[in-house]
Amino acid sequence: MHNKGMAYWLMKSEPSVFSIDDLKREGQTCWDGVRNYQARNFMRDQMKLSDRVLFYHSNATPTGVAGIAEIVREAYPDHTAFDPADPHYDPKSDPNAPTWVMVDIGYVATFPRFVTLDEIKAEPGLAGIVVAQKGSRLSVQPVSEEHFKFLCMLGKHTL
DNA sequence: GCCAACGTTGGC
DNA sequence: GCCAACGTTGGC
Repeated sequence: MHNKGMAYWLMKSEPSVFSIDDLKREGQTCWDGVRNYQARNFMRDQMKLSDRVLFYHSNATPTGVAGIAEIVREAYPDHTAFDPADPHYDPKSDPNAPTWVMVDIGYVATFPRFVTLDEIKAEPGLAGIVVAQKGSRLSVQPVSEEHFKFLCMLGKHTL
């Protein structure tokens, strides 16, 4: 279903931890561990079912967009914040009023052609995209429809 | 592995 | 409420 208000996102993952191949194998996953308020607010307030996500490989060689995912479950409490044994444990997050949320994403496609960050930076059609901005560390970012489609084209992905 | 850029924490 | 210290992200 193609809803009119569909939004587009970019989400970063270190492929040594969780790659597009892992997502493909598992089909879907919960996006836990986000501990940045701006990223959380995007997930909590704006992400809707079937929104599209550019799956970005960070801290890798090369870095860049590896494929596409979609939102399959809207924001709900990130239970890893309540678990003292979890690396993302946050003692200040109250189970009765959780500080942190997560969404579930599902696999859509792997780009036939990986689009590197160098290419993104060099491409006039992607001018202003958040991921190419200096010092941009946001792990969850909004992407315009135009930029999303442009990246799909560069990735040889048929929409 | 380095380190610039950035977000968060906590003393005052 | 300021801001120095600290921890993390993520490109390189």
